[in-house]
Amino acid sequence: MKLKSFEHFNCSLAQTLSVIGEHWNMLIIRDAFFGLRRFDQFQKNLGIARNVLSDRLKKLVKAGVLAKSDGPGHAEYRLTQKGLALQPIMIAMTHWGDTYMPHPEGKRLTFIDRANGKPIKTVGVYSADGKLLKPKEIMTKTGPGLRDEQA
Amino acid sequence: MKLKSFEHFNCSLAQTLSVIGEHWNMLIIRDAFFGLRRFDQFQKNLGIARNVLSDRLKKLVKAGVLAKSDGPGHAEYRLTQKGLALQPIMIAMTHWGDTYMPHPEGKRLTFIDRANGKPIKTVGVYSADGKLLKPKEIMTKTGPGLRDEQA
DNA sequence: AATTTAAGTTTTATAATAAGACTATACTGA
DNA sequence: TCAGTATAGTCTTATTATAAAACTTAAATT
Repeated sequence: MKLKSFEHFNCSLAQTLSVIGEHWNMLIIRDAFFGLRRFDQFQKNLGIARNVLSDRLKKLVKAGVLAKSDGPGHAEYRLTQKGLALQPIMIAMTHWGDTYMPHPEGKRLTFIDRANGKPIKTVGVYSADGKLLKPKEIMTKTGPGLRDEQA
Repeated sequence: MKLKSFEHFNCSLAQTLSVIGEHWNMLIIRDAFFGLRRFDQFQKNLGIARNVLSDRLKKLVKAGVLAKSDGPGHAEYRLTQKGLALQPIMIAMTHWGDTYMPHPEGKRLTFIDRANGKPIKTVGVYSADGKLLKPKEIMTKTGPGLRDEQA
């Protein structure tokens, strides 16, 4: 049957998944972070079927993550502000894969602070005063946008 | 045709997606963070079809994200260390959804430091000395685990 | 022994995906 | 100008994945 969409959950995580949760989307977004902008660049780099890429780019534009513009003789897709804001997610996911599903020869990619060439801090959960928190040191509080539906 | 799996990409992000990228997986993991442990708890809370839940729990156990144990008269699924390490991703995704696809009445969930009741810092990318970095202030360096395949 | 609870599996109809062929449009060089 | 090429798609077909509900199995309860 139809793949259940998460859009109608009143849940911030499900909302996010409705945009980036589809197969390929996060890899397309990563490629956009690495500077790819054109249909065929994405297609060749990922090996994605053209119709699927076409559909995903359309959806990502509609969701406001990418913006389409006309370059000289070709279309261009660039990350919007909303798309750029996905960077912590992208980096956290890359870091988790590097740590828990490592390549035998070592790290694949390191993210660097352009200003000083030093690696960035591990993406993690930090307390207001900057201490790295462990999973069980964190709890949740419900806000006005949530009644007794799902979190 | 067969859904292309990302397992064989030499890419940390694709590796992560091969574990958490499937439909429902991240919501199952979130529910596990919120303390759910049993088949029917997940099933009822998410409204997921039973066969799909069965398959996903099996895969998450196989991937080492959840561990299955026998409780009194029922099975239990708990996050492993590897699963707990997904928390920054989960929180970053929740935060993005809250910011860019907000509920009209306000925040749905806030994450709190258990020690002092204060909200955690925004999950983001920080420099070695603790400054919040903008997307374009970050670059990447390839490591030994990466030849000239994809990032 | 019969009922209930829990955790799945099976079945069936529908929807999504991959692969490659095909199309439309604009640019390029002779 | 006109053939050729690059780019960005769309269309077709076969296959695979999903959802929903009914069914099964096993243990605990009454």
